Amino acid sequence: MFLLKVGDKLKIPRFKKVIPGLCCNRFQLRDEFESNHWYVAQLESCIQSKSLSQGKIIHQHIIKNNSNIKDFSIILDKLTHLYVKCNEVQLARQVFEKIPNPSVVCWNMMIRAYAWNGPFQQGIDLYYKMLQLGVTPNKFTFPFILKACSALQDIQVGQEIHKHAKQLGLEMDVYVCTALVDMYAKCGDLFQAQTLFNCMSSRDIVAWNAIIAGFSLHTLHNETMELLVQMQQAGIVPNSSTIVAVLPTVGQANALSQGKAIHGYSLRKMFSDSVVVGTGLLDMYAKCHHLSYARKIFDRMKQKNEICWSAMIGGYVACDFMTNALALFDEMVHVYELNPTPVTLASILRACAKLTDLNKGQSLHCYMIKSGMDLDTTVGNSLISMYAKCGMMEDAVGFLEEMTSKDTVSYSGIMSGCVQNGHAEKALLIFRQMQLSGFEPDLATMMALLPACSHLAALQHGACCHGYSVIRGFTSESSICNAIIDMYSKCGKIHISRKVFDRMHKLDVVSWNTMIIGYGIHGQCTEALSLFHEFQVSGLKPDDVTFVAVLSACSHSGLVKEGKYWFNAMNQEFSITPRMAHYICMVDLLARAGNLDEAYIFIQRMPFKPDVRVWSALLAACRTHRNIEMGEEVSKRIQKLGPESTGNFVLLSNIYSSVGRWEDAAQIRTIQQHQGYKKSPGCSWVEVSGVIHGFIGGDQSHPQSATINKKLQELLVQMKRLGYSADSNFVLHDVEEEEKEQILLYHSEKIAIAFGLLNISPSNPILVTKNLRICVDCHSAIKFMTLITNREIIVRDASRFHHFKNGICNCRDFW
DNA sequence: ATAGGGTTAG
Repeated sequence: MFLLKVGDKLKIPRFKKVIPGLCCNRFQLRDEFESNHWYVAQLESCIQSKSLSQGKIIHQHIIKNNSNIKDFSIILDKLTHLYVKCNEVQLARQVFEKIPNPSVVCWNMMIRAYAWNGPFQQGIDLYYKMLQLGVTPNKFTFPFILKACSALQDIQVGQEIHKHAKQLGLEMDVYVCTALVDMYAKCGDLFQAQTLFNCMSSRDIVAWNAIIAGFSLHTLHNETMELLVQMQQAGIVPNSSTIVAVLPTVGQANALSQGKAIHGYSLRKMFSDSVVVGTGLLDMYAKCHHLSYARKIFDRMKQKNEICWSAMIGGYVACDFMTNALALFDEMVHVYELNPTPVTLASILRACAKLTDLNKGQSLHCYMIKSGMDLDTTVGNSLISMYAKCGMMEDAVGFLEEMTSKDTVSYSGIMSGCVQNGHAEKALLIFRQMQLSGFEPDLATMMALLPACSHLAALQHGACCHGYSVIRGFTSESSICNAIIDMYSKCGKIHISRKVFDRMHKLDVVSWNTMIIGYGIHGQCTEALSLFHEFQVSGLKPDDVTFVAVLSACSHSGLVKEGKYWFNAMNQEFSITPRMAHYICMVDLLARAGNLDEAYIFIQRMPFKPDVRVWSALLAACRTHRNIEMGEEVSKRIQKLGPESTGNFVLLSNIYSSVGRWEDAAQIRTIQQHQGYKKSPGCSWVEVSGVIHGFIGGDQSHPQSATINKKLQELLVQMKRLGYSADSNFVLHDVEEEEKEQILLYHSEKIAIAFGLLNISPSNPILVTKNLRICVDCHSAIKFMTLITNREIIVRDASRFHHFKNGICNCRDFW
């Protein structure tokens, strides 16, 4: 017959426990019929009491005794039933395979086993095998097989099975129809689900719960609540399953008062003692950012399982209460000695990522390996993101390569990590790798690719992502549209950003912020402020980022009065406490406009200790306004705090050279080198036909270098004719004018522009991106270049866009 | 009932 993987030894006397009074030696003498009968009785008893080990012993006995058994079907049928009942699906299947002609009941049983515990595809395969063998499904078959379809989100198979049910006249059976509603709802065809639901002659609570759960699952909050009302109007009283189905969408919609009402209802109906309802309520409060309520529910729960612990931990992580999350995790593991589930681990890894706590993250990685959870895709993806956020890209990539169950999210985690760590170009390479491995790009992929395009100002790649997102239907998501808006804005196409923005179905805070920021960096302060006004009447609330956007827009355009007004208003009218970022904006705003003393006083009056970036903003303005005394003073303060970036050395050095104090300038550079800070080289790049060409200062390595040089020399002659003279303030060495002119001519942005002039069709503007701020000489040179070539040149530097046209820049030389 | 990636600013 077949092999059985059982450890139990055959202990005949134990049979006595099953049917007391039955003697073994008498049993051995039984004839065929009686022995069959006896096995069946024994197995039925095991099924009832769910006794797996007893069943296995009987199973062994059957194998041993098989010469005495003629009709196996009924015995194997019972045995299958027993294994299914004891969740031993594989064993059940092995036995099932031996049944010569399984009855439809037996087929149903086996399909049900797969539909409940997976693998779901096996259930579907089994269904088709059953049809092939000529067995007709009955009304019990459909609910099971349809459940497998929903689990797999396989609407095509679901539709086919729907047809079968129709052919058999079972479509309108309450159970079958409810199962169809459930399947269509879970697979996303809510229209079909509702159509069927409306056709039902009598809708019981299960049918109502199915349609409600479907709408809730697809985060259609209003529709879900509307159905809940209709259900009650139809005289059906919501039960705990209804509540459990509704709660997630309430949380998602932040509908706190509705959530509270449901909480009250659950209390009156005594539902809230159930772990499942309790967890649902807890999660709802956490999603509404009411952690204290969530915690109260958690603390009062009589019986807790891993799921409620995970929900509470996840709530803390989502609301940025990492310390509480970590403390609760420790308590769960060490005090209550519960084993973390993959869900717990994913949440706690996210906490480590947010805290950039590499140590803790690494120890969790060890735990993952020991427990085998490193094989779980979700946990693995969280680990990748943790490593990426901690700047450990090699570890992240290393893990990805070892991963056996990687998916598109794994790749997008790596790609986002590349962008976050300043290697956007690597993200594109990883994307290629992913495609070569046979993964189809999805929404997650686009969410990683678009920011990479934004960083690189890779318009053609970005536009390609946009098109793909439209075709695949991703643009129904606000998050994708926000990423697209940002991409166009960073690629110099602010008007396209606005078009996308105007066509969006549902704007969120990020959409408004992204658009306002876009106008800000393009120097379109009027548009930024008028959009900000629209935002305020839109019904959504501006957040802290909105004010960073508004203040920096004011700063870029020198609107000191407006900036001051909004800085005060954010505190008083919007109850948003200014953070460091807001103070940086204000210092920048005041100092850039020339109010250096006011900026200095403003810093001293800050309610917390200013960081390096605050002082750097002031130092940058000291450079622009050539205030050496303050520059030196500010420099000293920065030195005390630790310069953090080379930019500050460069600024001070430039302040000295701008007034001809070459020795001082040189000395600063020497200190910089002694302290081990290398100046990050200026780098500019330009996209031509989807290929990004990068240049560093003095770069001669490009294949077209000779032509580029020729173009630059040509331009220099023409520029000088129009009155250009090299602004050598920032050339370090005290060298001859002509030599300075040549050094300046090979600044990376000029090389990139020359390359663009040679390779980009005259009807298109040239967009050059630079990693640092644009230099003063380049800024004036480019104005001349637009006059000579009659071309539009756009430069995106580290802080904003410069639109050069007809000899002027829209920043009005104020940056 | 709980979970992965991702959009804005500094």
